[in-house]
Amino acid sequence: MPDFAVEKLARYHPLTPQAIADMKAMIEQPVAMKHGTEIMRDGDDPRRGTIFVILKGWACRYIIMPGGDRQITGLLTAGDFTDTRTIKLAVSNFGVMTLTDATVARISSARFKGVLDRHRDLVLAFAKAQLAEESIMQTWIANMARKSARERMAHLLCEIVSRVSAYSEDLRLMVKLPFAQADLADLLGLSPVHVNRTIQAMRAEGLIQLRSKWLEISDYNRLVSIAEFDPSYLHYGEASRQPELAA
Amino acid sequence: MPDFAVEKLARYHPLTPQAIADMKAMIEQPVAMKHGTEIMRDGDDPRRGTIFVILKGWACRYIIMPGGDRQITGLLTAGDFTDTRTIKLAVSNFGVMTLTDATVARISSARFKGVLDRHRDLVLAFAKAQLAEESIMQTWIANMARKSARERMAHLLCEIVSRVSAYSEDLRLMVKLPFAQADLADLLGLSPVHVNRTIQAMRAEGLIQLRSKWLEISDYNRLVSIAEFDPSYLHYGEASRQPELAA
DNA sequence: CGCGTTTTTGAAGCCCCTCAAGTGTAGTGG
DNA sequence: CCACTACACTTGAGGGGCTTCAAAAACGCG
Repeated sequence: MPDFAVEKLARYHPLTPQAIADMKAMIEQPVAMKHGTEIMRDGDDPRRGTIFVILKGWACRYIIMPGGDRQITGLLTAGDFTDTRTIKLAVSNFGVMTLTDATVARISSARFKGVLDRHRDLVLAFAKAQLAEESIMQTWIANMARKSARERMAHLLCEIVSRVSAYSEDLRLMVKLPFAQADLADLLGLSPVHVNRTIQAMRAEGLIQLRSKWLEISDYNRLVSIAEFDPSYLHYGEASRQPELAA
Repeated sequence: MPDFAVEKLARYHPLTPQAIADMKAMIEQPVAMKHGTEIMRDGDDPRRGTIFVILKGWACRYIIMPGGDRQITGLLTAGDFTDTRTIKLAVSNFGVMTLTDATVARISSARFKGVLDRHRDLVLAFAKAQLAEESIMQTWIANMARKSARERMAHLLCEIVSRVSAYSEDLRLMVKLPFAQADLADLLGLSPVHVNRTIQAMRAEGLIQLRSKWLEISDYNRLVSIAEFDPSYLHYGEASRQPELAA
């Protein structure tokens, strides 16, 4: 379990070493989960006193549509938390599940709140991470509404490499990505058949390799231009832009 | 300007009369805006110390796509705030503009924070309203990704009548709705032409009337069943479901 | 090596798009 | 009061992107 999971928060707001240490101390009993494991069930009373952090692998938020289709509404990877709010609504209309084999840690809300009480910088970092997530949701709405399958696929792949590269200075263009094409279909709102054809077209153009659980971006610049990908919506590097209170 | 704008918050968390009074005192200098007026510009440095509340009419969050299309990512109506966070990110990737002629009030963040400091119930109410908004965003992602034009239109109209009815016990099935069909297209991610044909089909079936700035739902039950509309994602009535801290 | 899952391929069809033109409708000024 | 303008709505035609259904090929795991 990479102990750098927590450091990702520092991309949103600078953290003191003590805050980082206290966060790490809070993350205990990591659990290995198989792909497809429910972390939080939709409809569950969400007031159970536990939050989760992904240490390794991928998870997603999802909604089950009345017809039974699963639509994925957000991605979670190493360093992402399922929920960082101190309050919850009585019911939740989405679930969280692993997309790949993953390592996930439970955190008691009580301890979490205790740490937040001692570290104002952590409160700010989590708040900004939350704002960034809302920005991502808005971008997803716009992409689903307006972009073609090819553009959405390109955009998703750009987002993926950006997010796995959150810890490093430069982009990792070859990443482990054991998603089934059916998962990509649920991410993009497409049929699995069309996902397949879209990937094949991109492979044939020499844009990407995407086989046997690995993604390799062969021509990142062209992928960016197809996707019209502007990484500012991820709000990485927020910490370096003179963080400050509003007003 | 309806002074019940603030009361909407009480749907998320019970508020003391003093909290409501202090909120109302904070809302000063309402401004009448024509439809299509920018309230916050995307890309603007959002750290200006002002938030806005809609008192009358409709506004929206939107993203301008690289091609120039506008995609609306969220609706705001009477009682909705543009931003209730105490912190902001360095840049914003969306804007807020009026969709109809509207009355909007400015609130200084400093005063806003002062009121929050005195009323814990308001902090909880705003936090829950924020969670509800995220729930709406996820529902929009799923709808854009998976529903047909007809289903999306039906769902949007159901959401609209639910949201204008936030103050009353029962649903208002006839509401003023001066949206152009082009606005509906930007809301639904459709072409204006197809919005027109979709509306016409619904009119012909006796589902709705939607003309000259008024919407009337003629057969709400059938509209709900077409949309597969489950209002729980709006999280109204949250306040009556034993509000409580997590953990 | 065998079996379940995933990926690939083909065919047919519908949903929604774009382009383009025509019909209202509201507001303005002569 | 009517002509004029600007804009919103409506209608038609044609095309393409994505879907569904169905089946074959390839992969991966015991």
